[in-house]
Amino acid sequence: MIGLIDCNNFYVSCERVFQPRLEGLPVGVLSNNDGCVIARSNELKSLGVEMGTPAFELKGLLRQGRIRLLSSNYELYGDMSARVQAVLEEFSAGMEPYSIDEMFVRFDGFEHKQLLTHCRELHHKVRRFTGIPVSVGVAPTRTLAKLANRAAKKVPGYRGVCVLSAGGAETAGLLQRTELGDVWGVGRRLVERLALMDIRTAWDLAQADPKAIRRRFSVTLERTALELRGVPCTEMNDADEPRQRIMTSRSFGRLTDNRDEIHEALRQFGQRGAEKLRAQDSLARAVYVFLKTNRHRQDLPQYSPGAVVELARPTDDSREILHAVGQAFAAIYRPHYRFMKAGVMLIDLIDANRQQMSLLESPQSAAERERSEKLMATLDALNQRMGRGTVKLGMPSPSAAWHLRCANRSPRWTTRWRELPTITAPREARSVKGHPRPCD
DNA sequence: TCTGGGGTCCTAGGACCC
DNA sequence: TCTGGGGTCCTAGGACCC
Repeated sequence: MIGLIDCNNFYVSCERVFQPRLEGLPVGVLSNNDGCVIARSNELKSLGVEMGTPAFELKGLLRQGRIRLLSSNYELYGDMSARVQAVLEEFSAGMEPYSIDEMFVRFDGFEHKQLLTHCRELHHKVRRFTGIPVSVGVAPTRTLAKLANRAAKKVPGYRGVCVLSAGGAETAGLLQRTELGDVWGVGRRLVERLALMDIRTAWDLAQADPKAIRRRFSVTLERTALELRGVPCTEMNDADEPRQRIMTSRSFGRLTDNRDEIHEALRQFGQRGAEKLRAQDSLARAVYVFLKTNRHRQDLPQYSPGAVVELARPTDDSREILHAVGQAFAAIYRPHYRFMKAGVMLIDLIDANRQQMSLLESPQSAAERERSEKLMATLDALNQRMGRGTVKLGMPSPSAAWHLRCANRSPRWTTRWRELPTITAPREARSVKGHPRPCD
């Protein structure tokens, strides 16, 4: 059986662990640059605030003091996620993180009742040990586990834990009540196309002929249909596979047409990408750079180019990657356009330990390679110990447009000594304080 | 004024080969 | 007049996910 553990309103829950006064209030967490809402407490959802709502549309509510909006604090969320995972590992033989707030786990050799008890305990302990509330869905396939998880969250009777068996009456009832769009892997487009075939619920899709689904749609949807019947079609990935692409991009704090400023932002993205590349022990064979103007500003000319530059050899050396970034940028930059976003994608990745030199690649001496490795390792070690961006290649640029806005970020309580909470306990009340620092 | 930042997988179609 | 067919590799783009 496969379990899906989903942290409820994860970012908001992380904030509430350290700021209990947010409990019971409508709270939202904003994307980078305080752009739009990416996490909502139940109270905020009840006010009708949708996922992705731009922050400026909520100014009224904010001014009236009816809602709270926080900047995102990814360092905190990442650390809390690791804590949740650590607890899960004690309850399962195999755990696979699916996203920052969802983890698949494997449960083998349980009977139904036993499994329910086991999951209730897990549900309780995660909350107890980390402060994060979770929902637990268990079923024979991942797609059904997703469905079970949704039920665990929405149907009060389940009290956060739902264990489904394939072919049971409970499963059938749930499938019949589930709209297609709520099935994992079925998006808006597919809902439209399936409606033409009179397939409207999860049950309808499960009953459809898988071969016909494959013919008219794709093998992906066929697998989804089979999984809804309880036939597993996706494997658990225990070994965490390295990423096949590494993307680093950001919206700027304001529109800019300044060539140097944009170039510097891209250099920073390139360096960050190279760090991620080295962390997963891969080499890149090419670099893709893109720019975007603001498509919401129809009054301004639009231009959103991108370019790929191949590297002379597969590499994880920031300097070579930045050189390619510079070339790509020079090829696509045009003055008089005001750009809103830019990014660097490292593509065509290979395993650093299984590098095969092609005849077309320019050779690198052993000494050169060793120097490069040492330099990069030192760079990474310093940045890890002293905080991201402590050592950078190139010139510092303190006032650039691409510095993030994050007006209201909570302290990184669990990962920075200087931001550790201090607790005072006077007679009348207790309070928790931290020392927020500007974004960096 | 103000609208995120990542990823994955699949398919169709063109280029090229024998 | 009649002008093959099967295979692989690559890329762009679509669709989906959180």
